[in-house]
Amino acid sequence: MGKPSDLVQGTLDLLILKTIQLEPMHGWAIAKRIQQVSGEVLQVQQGSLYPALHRLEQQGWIKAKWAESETGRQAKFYALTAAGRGQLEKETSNWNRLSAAIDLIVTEA
Amino acid sequence: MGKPSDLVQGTLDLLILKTIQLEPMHGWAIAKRIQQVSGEVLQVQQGSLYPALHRLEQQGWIKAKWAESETGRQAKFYALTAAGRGQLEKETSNWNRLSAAIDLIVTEA
DNA sequence: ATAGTTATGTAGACCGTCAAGGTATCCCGG
DNA sequence: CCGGGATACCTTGACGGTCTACATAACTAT
Repeated sequence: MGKPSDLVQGTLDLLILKTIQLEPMHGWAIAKRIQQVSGEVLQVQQGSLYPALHRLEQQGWIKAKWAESETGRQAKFYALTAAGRGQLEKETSNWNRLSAAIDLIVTEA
Repeated sequence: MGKPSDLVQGTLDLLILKTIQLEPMHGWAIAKRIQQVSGEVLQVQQGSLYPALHRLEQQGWIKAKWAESETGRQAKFYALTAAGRGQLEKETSNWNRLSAAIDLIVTEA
C-alpha cells in the first residue's frame, strides 16, 4: 500500500488530536480510525503511535483513563484536555498554512 | 514568520525538483524562489538546502553545472535529469495523495 | 575599513518515524 | 486441547531529514 511513506513527518500529533476531538478513544482504535477515514492511505505504525501518545500526554494535551473497550477488554482511553483543544487549533491552522504554501509550488504553470 | 517549522518534513525534495522544472537554477536562487512563491511561508535553511541538493544529485535526479549567475558570479546550476522528471511526478502524486488523506481527517465534522 | 549580500558548504544535535521485537488476553476452528 | 489470529499495550535501535551554527570567499556600497 503506502510504500514511500505511511505518514507525513510531523502530522501525527495533529491526526491524533483531531481523531479524539469528538470522543475519547484508545490507541488501537485511534490508529484504526485514522487508517479508515483516510481510505487506508495513512498507516499508523505502533512504533509511531504509542510514543506519540505518550508525548502528547506529557505535554498535557491529552489525558489517559483506563476503561473497558468495545470488545470488553481493558484499554487506555485518551481524551483531549483544554490545552489540547488549543493545540489542535494551532496545529490545524499551521497545517493549512504549510500545505497551502506547498500546493502553491506544486501546482504551478 | 514560520515559527513552528519552516518546512514539512520530506517535502523539500519535491519543492526543489518542481522549482527547477522550468529552468536550471543555482541553490541560492532555488531557496529564494521557494520562499517567494510560497509567500514567505516556506523558509529554506542552507543547512537543509545543500544536503538536499547533494542527495538529489547523488540519486541522479538532478545534475550540476558551474555557470555564471545573474550577478556575474560563479554558481552551481542544477537541472532536472530524465530520471528526475519521473521522480518529480512520483513525489507530486504522493504528496497529493497524502495531503488529501490528511485533509480528510482534519476537515471533519 | 566594514558591513551586507550573494553563494557555497560542513558539523553536530535533535527528533519523529520505522522495523522489529516483546507481553498478555480472548475467541474461534480444527 | 491446541494453534492462530485479532485485540491491546509497549520498547528498542536505527535511520534520515531538518535546524542551528559556523566557515569561507567574492563582490558591493558606504
